Amino acid sequence: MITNKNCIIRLSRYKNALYRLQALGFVKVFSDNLADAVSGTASQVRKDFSIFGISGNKKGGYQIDSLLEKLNSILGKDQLQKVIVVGAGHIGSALMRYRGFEKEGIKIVAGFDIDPAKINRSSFVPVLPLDEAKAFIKTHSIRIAILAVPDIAAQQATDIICASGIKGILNFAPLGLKGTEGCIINNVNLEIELENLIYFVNVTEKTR
Amino acid sequence: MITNKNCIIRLSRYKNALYRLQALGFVKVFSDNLADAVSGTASQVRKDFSIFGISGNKKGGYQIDSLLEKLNSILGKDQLQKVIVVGAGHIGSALMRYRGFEKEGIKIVAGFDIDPAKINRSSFVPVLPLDEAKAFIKTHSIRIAILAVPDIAAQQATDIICASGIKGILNFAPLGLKGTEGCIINNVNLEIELENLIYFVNVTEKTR
DNA sequence: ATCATATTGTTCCATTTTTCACAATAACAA
DNA sequence: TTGTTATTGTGAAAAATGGAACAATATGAT
Ligand SMILES: NC(=O)c1ccc[n+]([C@@H]2O[C@H](COP(=O)([O-])OP(=O)(O)OC[C@H]3O[C@@H](n4cnc5c(N)ncnc54)[C@H](O)[C@@H]3O)[C@@H](O)[C@H]2O)c1
Ligand SMILES: NC(=O)c1ccc[n+]([C@@H]2O[C@H](COP(=O)([O-])OP(=O)(O)OC[C@H]3O[C@@H](n4cnc5c(N)ncnc54)[C@H](O)[C@@H]3O)[C@@H](O)[C@H]2O)c1
Repeated sequence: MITNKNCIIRLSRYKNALYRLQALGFVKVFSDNLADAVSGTASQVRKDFSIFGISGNKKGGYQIDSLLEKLNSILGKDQLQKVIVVGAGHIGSALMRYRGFEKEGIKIVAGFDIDPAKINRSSFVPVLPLDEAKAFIKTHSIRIAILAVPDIAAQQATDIICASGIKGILNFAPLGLKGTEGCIINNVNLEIELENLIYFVNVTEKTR
Repeated sequence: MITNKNCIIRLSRYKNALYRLQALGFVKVFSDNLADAVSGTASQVRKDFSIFGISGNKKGGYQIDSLLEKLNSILGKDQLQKVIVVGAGHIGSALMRYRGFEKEGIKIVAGFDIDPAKINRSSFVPVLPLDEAKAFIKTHSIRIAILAVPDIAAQQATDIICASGIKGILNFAPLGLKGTEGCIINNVNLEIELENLIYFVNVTEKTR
C-alpha cells in the first residue's frame, strides 16, 4: 500500500495541471511537460504513474483525457464527496461560503454548531444543531468532516463525530487530536505553517 | 543548513507540547515524554535536538524553561513577528479576527484589499488600500505576508508584494505561484488537503 | 522496409530521513 | 566510595524517497 503522502499530493497537482493543459487545447502530454507544470522532474512523474499502473505510449506521451480519468478514479473524484463542517465560526463559515470545492467534486452539505445563534436551516449550506450531527452523518453516509471548533471543544467534538461514523477529519484546531481506530486525522495548523515560513525566511536571510 | 521542513515542524510541536507540560507544573522532561506528547519517537526527539546543538542532562532529561528558550530562539519567536494579510475576503478576514496567533508572537498588523468597500482604517486590524502596501511594508519592515486574494489575482499580488520586500508568503490560492528570487512561498491548499484525506480514507476502507 | 528519434517504464544509484543500538555519564542508593 | 540505573548523545544501519540512466519500443522519416 502507498503510504507516501507526498506522492498522493503530486497526483493532485498533476490532475490540476492536466485540467489547465486541457483547457488550453492540449490533447496529449509528455512527462516533462507535466514535470514543468508542477515544478518536478520527468522521472518522478513517470514513476508516480507506474506505481499506480498508469501507462502512456512510447514516443506518444499520455492522452490527457484518459490520464485524467485514471487520476480522478485514484483520488476518489469519480463520485461526489459530501463533507460536513463542525463549528460554524470564522473559519467554518469561510469554508462553507467558499465555492472552489465544488469544481473539485467536494460538496459541503451541512455545518453543525452548538451555538443556537449560528443555526440556519435555510442558508445555502444549512447550519444545524450539533445534536443532529449523528443522525445526519448516518443518514447521508458522510465520511469526511472539517473540524473548526474552538481548541477546547475539539477533542470532544472529535469523539462525537468519530462515534457517528466519520472516517476522516481535517482539523483546524492547533492541537493533536486522538481519533478512534479507523478515523484518520489530518491537521491544518496555520500557526505552525507561519512559524515554519518565518524560520526559513530567517535562515535564508542569515546565510546570504 | 537544515532544509528538512518536517524537522522544523517537529520543533514547533515540541515547543507547543513543552508549554502544555509547563502549564501542568512540570519543570523537566525526558525525550520519551516529548515523543509521547507529539506522537513521535524518543530517538527522533534527541536527534532533532542534537542537530541544533541542544543538549540535556544524562539521567536528568531536559530543563523545560531553557529548552523552550532555545527552541523559541531557533524558531524566531524571541521577537514579535509582524505579518500582513493581502485580500480581506472570507479567509483573510477570518485570519485577521483570529486571536490565536498572538500567543505565538505573531501579529497581523494590517490587511490590504483592492475593493474600496473592504477598507477600514479603524478596525482592530486596519484594512488599507492595496496601493499603500508597498510603503507600509517598507516603513514597518514587514517580511511575511498571508495571501488570500482570488486565484486570478494571486500572481499579480505576489509580484507586487515581492517587489515591496516581502520575504515569505503563506498562500491560500490553489495554484503554484512564482515568487522572486529570495522570496519563499508556502502553500496551504485546502482542496488538496481534502483530496488527500479522501484518498487515504478510501484506501484504508478498501484494505480492511 | 529500414533507420533514426523521441519517449516511456523500470532498474539502479544517491540522498535524505528515520530508527536502532549502545557507549558515555550523571544521579542516586547502599 | 562503589555500584547500579536511567537517560542522553551519536554513530551506524535501515528504510524511504527521489533522481539519473538506459533499454525497450512506437512513431515517423527516408
Ligand atoms: N479563524 C482563524 O483564522 C483560525 C486560524 C488558525 C486556527 N484556527 C482554529 O480553528 C478553530 C476555529 O477557529 P474560529 O476562529 O473559526 O473560531 P470561532 O470561535 O469563530 O468559531 C468556533 C465555532 O464553533 C462553535 N462551537 C463551539 N463548540 C462547539 C462544539 N462542541 N461543537 C460544534 N460547534 C462548536 C462555536 O459556537 C463557534 O461558532 C480553532 O481551533 C482555532 O484555533 C482558526
Ligand atoms: N474561503 C475559503 O474557505 C477558501 C478555501 C480554500 C482556498 N481559498 C482560496 O483563498 C483565496 C481567497 O478566498 P476567499 O474565499 O477569501 O475569497 P474572497 O473573494 O472572499 O476574498 C478575496 C478578497 O481579495 C480582494 N482582492 C481581489 N484582488 C485583489 C488584489 N489584487 N489585491 C488585494 N486584494 C484583492 C477582494 O476584494 C476580496 O476582498 C482564494 O484563492 C481561494 O481560492 C479560500
